[in-house]
Amino acid sequence: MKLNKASLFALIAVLELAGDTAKQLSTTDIAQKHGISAHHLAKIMRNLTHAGLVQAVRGAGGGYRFSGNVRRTTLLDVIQLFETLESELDIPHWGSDGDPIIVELQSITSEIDNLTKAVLDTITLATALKNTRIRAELMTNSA
Amino acid sequence: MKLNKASLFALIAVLELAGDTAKQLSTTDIAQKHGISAHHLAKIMRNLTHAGLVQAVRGAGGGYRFSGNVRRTTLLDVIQLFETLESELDIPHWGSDGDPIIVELQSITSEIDNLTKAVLDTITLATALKNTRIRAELMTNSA
DNA sequence: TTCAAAGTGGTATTAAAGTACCGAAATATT
DNA sequence: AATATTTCGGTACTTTAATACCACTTTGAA
Repeated sequence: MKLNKASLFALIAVLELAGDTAKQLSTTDIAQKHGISAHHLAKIMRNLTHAGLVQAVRGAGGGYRFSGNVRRTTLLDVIQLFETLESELDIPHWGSDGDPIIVELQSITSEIDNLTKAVLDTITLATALKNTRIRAELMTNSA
Repeated sequence: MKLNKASLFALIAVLELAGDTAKQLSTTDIAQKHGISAHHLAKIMRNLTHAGLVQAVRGAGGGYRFSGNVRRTTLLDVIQLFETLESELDIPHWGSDGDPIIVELQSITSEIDNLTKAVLDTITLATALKNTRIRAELMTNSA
């Protein structure tokens, strides 16, 4: 499960904003808090806006706020905006002749894809946030 | 499940050779049969040799033959020679400060990794070959 | 009007993967 | 013994995708 940075940054931002739906944060706020590239994040935030997951507030004092359903949107919903998760064992010029070995490998990898997607689709933002809160508490207690 | 070509080629070659353990094929034989780059495959075959999965026969008329256990070696055994399957959400300079969001994402992706590995580890070469034979038969019957 | 923020488009840099090539060693055939 | 075939090891080139960066525009609040 190698997430590209786009998906990763998107998940970070979405979880950050979804953690408190009243909060409004600029890209630089989020980027600094998590130590990631503000420039890169900016582009990603636009995608999230178009997808309707966050709402952009322009102008001075603006930023982003979460505008989705925390208990309905899953990690898969976020990730799929930035990568396909499909197998694509691209061997250029066939698929045409149906090499049985390739077909078998295709079938296996796509089965794994489905499994992966199923897992990601059962984890809502609310679920993930609950875990992060538990972790956060554990940290402050031990400190 | 995006396999890089190295893993993919390795799987093709191993399944090809394991399909008939008496068979001895040169890299160009295998490459031509499946329409893949012979150069690239050559390197991969060396790795497979070192890993003990295939045996190299040098000289004229030489080639490779399978030298593993068809019912014991799994797809995971082959794939792991060429890629790691670990998550590595590499955010450069921490992990140190234990950002709860990142930690949660780490935990999720590594859970998926384990699932993926588990699946690949239950599929032996024998299992995969059985399926390819079934497919091959279906094709000849329908033709 | 000024300033801070998002929005847009384009370019540059980097990293990884894939591909190609070469010379050398081994060995089977003639 | 000579020759052809094939693996072996290493190296260099090409291609592609990901990532980072920059300049400019638009918007809205103070």
